[in-house]
Amino acid sequence: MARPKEFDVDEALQSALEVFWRKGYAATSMQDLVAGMGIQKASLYATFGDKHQLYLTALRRYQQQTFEELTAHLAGATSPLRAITEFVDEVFEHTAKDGRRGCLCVNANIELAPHDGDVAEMLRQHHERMESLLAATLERARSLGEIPRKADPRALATFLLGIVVAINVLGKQRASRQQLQALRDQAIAALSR
Amino acid sequence: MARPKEFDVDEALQSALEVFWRKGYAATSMQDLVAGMGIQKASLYATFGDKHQLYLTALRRYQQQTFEELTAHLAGATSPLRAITEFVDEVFEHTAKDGRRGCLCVNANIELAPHDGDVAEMLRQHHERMESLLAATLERARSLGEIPRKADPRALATFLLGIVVAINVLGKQRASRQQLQALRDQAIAALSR
DNA sequence: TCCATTATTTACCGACCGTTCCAGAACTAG
DNA sequence: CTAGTTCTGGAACGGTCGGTAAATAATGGA
Repeated sequence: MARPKEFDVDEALQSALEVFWRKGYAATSMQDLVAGMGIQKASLYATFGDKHQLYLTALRRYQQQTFEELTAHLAGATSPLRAITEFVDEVFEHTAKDGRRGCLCVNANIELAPHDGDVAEMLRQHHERMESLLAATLERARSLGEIPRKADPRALATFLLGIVVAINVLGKQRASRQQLQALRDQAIAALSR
Repeated sequence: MARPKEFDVDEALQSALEVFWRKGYAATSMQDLVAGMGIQKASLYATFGDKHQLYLTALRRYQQQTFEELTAHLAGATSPLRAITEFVDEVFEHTAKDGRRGCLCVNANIELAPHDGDVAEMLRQHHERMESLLAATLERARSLGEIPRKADPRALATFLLGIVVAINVLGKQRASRQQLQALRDQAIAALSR
């Protein structure tokens, strides 16, 4: 019915996501995006709307990806506790190796949430979903006797995510491995009491 | 020997600090600064150099202030443990009340540290000093028998600062009081383990 | 084949960016 | 008072910002 796009919309969006991830929102110019996405400016505007809309779309994509990843890892795990430990460890190892990019949600949280209601709302919802997933998994761990009966799954989930956030922040100043490990260790330790 | 400045340099710097704190680095224009500081552009450049230098100066000031505050609170406290608990509680309460501004260091960490060596270095040093101060206070608490003998002051200090960071980040998305409290509670709980 | 539709290209827009310059005002030392 | 110095106010700089308009190219359906 008409001329088809010459670029892959999904690929372009992924590229935009990575540019925003690396440089932040305000510091990313449309030129940066155009260069990173490998398309023309007008195509960008026609396909994704303006800078802000594109950012929201990219952020949404990131949230879907991370939520699906975590779900895949936790849902149906034989040992919920081990799955959670592995999750924390993976964040730790990944950040210790190179944490400069951090987590796009944490970045958005700092840079945009206070002044951008759309972003703030998206971040709150995503955080809620991640926390609920962790809490449900901890609940499972508790019923299997992997963590103490008196443990509070919800509070523990909040705490674990908090540690993950802290690791992501400190990774950005290239904190020492010991520092990151101290955070990881406290997270793990909290699971057994 | 010549015409004196018509504005208070310290006041102007404090105003600049608050503008950067509220809006971030990239999203703050020189016009924003000029308006917030109540001085002319040329005066700004003559006194503080360019935008980046001004930011570094403001950040340095913030770090000095926060370090001095914490020192005043912890040094010579009769009960080191209670002083530390109060510190965490104050961060918690302050953030729960209105956490939109967050902590300038955390903000700088996310927005600038990965791409700005000067900022990254300042942040690492400041973090080190804060952590050492906490560790020394925890050491004192341990020798007073306020925390278990087997506690590791350094790791605990890293952990406490990590929780403070997490509280500051989550505060920016207007997280619920319960969520912030879960973080606070885990921090306090870790002290008696 | 030709039309309707959509994508791409190119050029351009006014606004604002960080920064500099300069004329003149305000001060002090002599 | 004068000379010398520094600060102030404001205009102006070139460059880049986010965003758009118009012309051209490519497609599928009739």
